Amino acid sequence: MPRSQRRALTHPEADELDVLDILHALSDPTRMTIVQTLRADPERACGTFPVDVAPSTLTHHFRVLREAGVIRQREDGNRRWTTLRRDDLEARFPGLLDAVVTAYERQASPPVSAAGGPGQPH
Amino acid sequence: MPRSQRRALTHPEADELDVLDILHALSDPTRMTIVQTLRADPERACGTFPVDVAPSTLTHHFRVLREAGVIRQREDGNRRWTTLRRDDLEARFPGLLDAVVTAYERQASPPVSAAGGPGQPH
DNA sequence: ACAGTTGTACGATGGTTGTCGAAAGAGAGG
DNA sequence: CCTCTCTTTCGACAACCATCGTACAACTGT
Repeated sequence: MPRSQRRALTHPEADELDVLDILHALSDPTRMTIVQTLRADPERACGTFPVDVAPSTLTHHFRVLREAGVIRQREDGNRRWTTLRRDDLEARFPGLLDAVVTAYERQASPPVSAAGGPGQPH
Repeated sequence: MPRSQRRALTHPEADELDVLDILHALSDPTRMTIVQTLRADPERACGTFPVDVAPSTLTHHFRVLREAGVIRQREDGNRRWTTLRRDDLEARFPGLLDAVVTAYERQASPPVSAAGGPGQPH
């Protein structure tokens, strides 16, 4: 009996995605870091994300992202693997995920082209 | 003495915009309606938005949008005019606003191309 | 000066959210 | 069977948020 029996691990259908739920899910630094990490690596286990919160808090953030339809989670033995629902998001809201994550990455490491050089990030 | 003396009506600079603040500001239906309306009409007075909330609630939403850098407000006599900060947003986060509002409009009125015809929105 | 319009400030309230610790479930491996 | 690892659930808590009513301030027109 797989571990998913414990809770149904519900995912919304692709045509049920709500853009306001998605924006809310992405408006948190921890969750945005999760999404950003998943854009680079296609699939990761829960415990391998570069975030600094308690495990129970991480579970909460995964649930918010999953119920908003941003990520998909599957079980494999003891691990829970997480993927980004890129195709579903792209089909329903073209360009949205790219625009948001690109904006976040641009903000996190601003372009060095500006005057004054890189300096120290404030 | 203009009305703006009462409260400073602070706007963040273009290079201070935080994408997480912006996403949070846009993750509310009332505020998204305000932004959507401003994309069609360049400038509107506060009381002319097609939203159904109390005036004090509307003031709150305008403040959230303004402090996130999404809108700009200026005073003219008794009215407070609101504009979208399209250029500032585009300069800092290219394509973000368009992607978000387009996604919202697509969701609000889904394409009729799907099988089964328009039907009644659930 | 007076009343009407427009929008804000304040306080309250019920709901949501991010955070954590403690306890427990499910699987892997000895 | 026992232990270890990974992740979840539960309960709690402080902070935040959307909403409203009431009172008020600034401007407009008469």
